Parts: sequence; C-alpha cells; structure tokens
Amino acid sequence: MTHRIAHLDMDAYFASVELLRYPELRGQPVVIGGRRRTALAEAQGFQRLSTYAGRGVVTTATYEARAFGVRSGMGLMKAAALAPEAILLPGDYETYSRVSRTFKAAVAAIAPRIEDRGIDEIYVDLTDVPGETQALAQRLKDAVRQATGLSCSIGVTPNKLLSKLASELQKPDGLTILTLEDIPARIWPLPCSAINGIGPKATARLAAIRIHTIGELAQLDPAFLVEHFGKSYGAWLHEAAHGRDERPLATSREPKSISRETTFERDLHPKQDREELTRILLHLCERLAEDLARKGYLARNVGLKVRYADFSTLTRDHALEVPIASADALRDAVRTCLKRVPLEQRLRLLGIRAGMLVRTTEYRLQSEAPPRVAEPGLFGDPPPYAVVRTSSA
DNA sequence: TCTGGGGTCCTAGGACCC
DNA sequence: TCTGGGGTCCTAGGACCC
Repeated sequence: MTHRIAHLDMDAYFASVELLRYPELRGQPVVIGGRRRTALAEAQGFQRLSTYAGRGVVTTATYEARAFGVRSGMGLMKAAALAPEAILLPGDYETYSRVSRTFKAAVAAIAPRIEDRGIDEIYVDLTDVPGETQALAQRLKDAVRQATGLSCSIGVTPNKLLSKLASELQKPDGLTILTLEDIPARIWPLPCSAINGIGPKATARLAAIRIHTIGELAQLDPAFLVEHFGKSYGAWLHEAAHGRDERPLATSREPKSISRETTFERDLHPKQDREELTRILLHLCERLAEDLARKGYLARNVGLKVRYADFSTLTRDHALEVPIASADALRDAVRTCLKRVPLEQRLRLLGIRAGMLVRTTEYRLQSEAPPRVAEPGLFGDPPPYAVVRTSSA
C-alpha cells in the first residue's frame, strides 16, 4: 500500500496574516517581531525597522523583506541594518491562532486525518481520500484560500519526510508531487540541512567530512555514519538521505510539558535587582498556573531555566510526590530549584516549566479511589530498613 | 550591530533496587 | 566481603523544530 501524505505549509504565515489586516503594506518589506509598542506609539503609524532599539528577533518576514537577506530568527538590530526601511509589526498571536484553526478546519472538511505541526503547518493523510492527487492537493489550497484569504504550499509524497521537503520546493503558493523515483533528481541535489532533523550542528559536522548534499550523504556507507554520528542518528541519516520514513501520522497527542519564559529588556543582577526578579518569577508562576488550569493539567515536575548575560543557560528540575497546579505550589517548587542555581552573574532570562503532566480529571478519579497502602517516603522519612543497612555499613 | 518563546526527543550519569 | 548485571527514576544538557 503506497501512502499519499501531504505536507501543507502556510506561506510567510504571520506576515501574510498582517497583510490581510493592512493591505496597504502589500508589496513592501514587512517584518514581524519585537515587543508590542505602547498604544500611543502604535497610533502614530507604522514603525520603520531602523527606529527599533532593543532585544528581539525576526519571527517572520515577507518575501520582499527576505530579498534584503532578512531571515526568521535573525536579531532585529541585524535585520535593521539589512532593511532599514522595512515596516516592523509586533506579533499578534491570538489572531494567528484563530486563523490557524480556520485553515485547519477547512482542510479537515476535505481530509480529516491531520497531524498538527504547529501554528502554520500540518501533515494530511490523503491515502483514503478519493480523487486524483494533483486535483486533491489543489482543492486543499483552494479551501485554505477560500477560508482565510491566504496562500500555502503543499508537497505530496509517500511519506512525511519527503512531503516536508517537497512543500519547500516551490514556495510560495507551491504544489509539488513526488514519487520515490524522483528522489535522485529532485532531492539529492538539495543541501543536507533541507532535511527536517539535520540542524546547524549536524550540517557543520557533515561539511567537515565534505558532505554537503543529500545525494552525497546517501552514497556514504551506513556503518561509517553510525561510527561518526552514533547508532541511532547515524542510521537515521542514511535512511533519511534515501527518502525512507515510516513514521505514522500522529493525529492526536497529549502535551508533555507547558512552559513560560521571558527575556528581560535589560540584564538583571540577582542582588541589585532582587525584587524585580522575584516579581518576574512570581508572574511566570501565575501565568503557568493559568495555563495548567485552562488546559486541565497538573504537574509532577517543575523546572527552572536561567539564562545569564553571556547567554549560557542552565536548568534545574524538581520532581514532586503530589502533582500540583497552583501558582503558590509552583512558586515553592521553583524556590527549591533556585537554591541550586549560581547567582553571581547578571541574568537575561527566567523561565519555568511544568512537566510530567497528569490530566486533572484523571488525577481526581485516582485520588477518589480507595487509598492504597502508604508509599514509602511519602512523608520524607527513609524507610526503617534503610537505617539498619546504613548503621551496619 | 548578537541571539524570542514555545515545544519534543535523545543521551548520559548517578541513585537505588532486585 | 566483593562482585555482577538489569531496570527504573531523576536530573542536566543539548540538538532541533515552528
């Protein structure tokens, strides 16, 4: 059975949503990023990138802005040097989420088996949807445009890995259908970094052994790759280069963690700015508690993330006996983590994370069940036999 | 012209138990 | 007293993705 998997990717998503709102900016270089300005400043009109000062990165850029070399993830100050006249707009994630639900619903009306890959992309299983592939993919594109006014790019191939590659081939507003026979001509000339899962580090390591294209990677002996990149990743690199991918669509999944973090407008010192840091951390706890309550989860693990002024980052975790969700309980757990963090340097970021999530409903059911025999260590005391063993040692 | 915020998955070491 | 492995949990860090 040959599968028919589509990857659908919205074109310059955040920027395109903003162009719906501000059609007068169409055709201009526009960049999304940075913090929301004051209402007064926003009332005074569009901001030029050159007038921006501060931290932040480019979230999305229109194709006109990309022509100047502006890329997602680039610092805004650097982007301003490349395209000073570009218009800078702050992100409006509520709107992007709403439009995201709209385009996904439009696709689901045609092909209901969908894997969510974030706010602007999905995989769609077309295997059992009647219709010829080209016409079907065009129907999806039309439905998305009809529902949102936005264009997307689609790749259709036998698996997720190839579809993800294919959807990139003719952006924007692309439609690319590939079969396994197309791999040598269409996939092998691409750089290794085009493969989802080969990031900057792996790309550099491959370049160091003179491997630049997927085709070059495909010609390598798998044993050699395993030697260089480890059993798991090495074997995967070989499979990926040959376009082989058996991963099924994940049509539903439970979140593994929920987190909140913030980068400060200026670096803060743990001693001099103690009160402000405390306020920030408590605010993060409150926001995370809201997220947990809204989504219906309790956390059995709480993590603290600290990034220093030099951008070095550390994390401290704390596992809990009893799952929690309130801001107060999060704060207590964060305090435990904080005791294990060196606080001499200035900080640029604080973050907290709720992990090992338990559904609130399921935990309730479990706690309403007849109590089990007390688990050892529940009250923080070592079981008695441990004491005997210790004293006999 | 330094580098956001929200995630997932993998690895590896130590503690602890059998 | 010493020597094992295997399994699980916890913690920390890193690569990668949208």
